[in-house]
Amino acid sequence: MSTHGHTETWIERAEAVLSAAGHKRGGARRAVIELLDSQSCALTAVEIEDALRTGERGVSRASVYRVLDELEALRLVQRVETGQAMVRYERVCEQGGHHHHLVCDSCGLVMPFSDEALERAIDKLSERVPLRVSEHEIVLHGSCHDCRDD
Amino acid sequence: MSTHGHTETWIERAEAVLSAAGHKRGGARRAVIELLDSQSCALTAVEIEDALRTGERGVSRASVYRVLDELEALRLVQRVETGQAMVRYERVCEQGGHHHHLVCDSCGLVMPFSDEALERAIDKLSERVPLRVSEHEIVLHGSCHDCRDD
DNA sequence: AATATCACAAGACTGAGTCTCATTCTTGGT
DNA sequence: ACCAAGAATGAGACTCAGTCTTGTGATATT
Ligand SMILES: [Zn+2]
Ligand SMILES: [Zn+2]
Ligand SMILES: [Zn+2]
Ligand SMILES: [Zn+2]
Repeated sequence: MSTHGHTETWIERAEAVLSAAGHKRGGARRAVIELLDSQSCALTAVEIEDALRTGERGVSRASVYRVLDELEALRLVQRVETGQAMVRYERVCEQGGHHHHLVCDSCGLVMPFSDEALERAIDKLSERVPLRVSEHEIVLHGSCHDCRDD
Repeated sequence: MSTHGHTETWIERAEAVLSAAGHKRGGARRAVIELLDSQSCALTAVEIEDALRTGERGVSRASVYRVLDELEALRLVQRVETGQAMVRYERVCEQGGHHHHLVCDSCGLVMPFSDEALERAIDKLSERVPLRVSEHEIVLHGSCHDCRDD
């Protein structure tokens, strides 16, 4: 009944990485992790706080930010800078989940997209540049279908 | 002695665009424009406010933000989201000045770079995507040469 | 010069994000 | 099962980049 990791979920990987990093368990972190796992794209810290307060397990603001920082440091979640007021966070999936974002500057809509040529360009570029590139997150701005006309 | 625009500086273009958009002149806007023109890469609003206060012409905080918003709306300046606390702004040059940014997450260093393959990938991509793409600004994160080792 | 309108300064205000510290929970050892 | 060390958490004060308001000064047009 055991596996060798190929079917490991993000939650399982997160728990394992946290444990290996010396963290104990806790209800607040668990609640944040479960919420992030249920989302396919990015949430703001305030959205997370509100969703959790409304839901089963409320989590204080300090804990939301602390947990997000811990998860980011362990590369389990990634910041998404949409240029809107608040930073967004989403889980980092190893198999296939990698994507970037389109942001409508009129209505604030955030959409994921992925592009193989773009990934190749970034990979090549990363080798020639005076920086050891860790993560990359591309955000393209424009007007969505509903907001055409300025 | 007159030209047909090929040697138009960014300041000249900014004044022309502002005038065409119905703006009157003013000392605060002029001071912000001159400071931005003297920089080749991005500044934060607070850096702009401080530089102007120290320099010849102080400009109030409200004016700095208002002018930056006006210039951004007219595509004369561009936001740069470095993922640091503050948003940065830089002038948009038409001939050759186009570049993106590398950010060292350890020390905060911001470096410009440009890459032709990346530009091509983004141009192609922009056609297939459910968004009319206006501007693009890529930020790659990592560790700079002085900060290698985590 | 008078008028209308925009540009500006000063500062109060907002709210996302940070920090502190007392309390509660985990966990490994007894 | 019990205990102690140390991690996790909650509550709220605090910071400060960015916004908003309002009264004053500059500009262009007639
Ligand atoms: Zn996403
Ligand atoms: Zn839209
Ligand atoms: Zn730049
Ligand atoms: Zn560095």
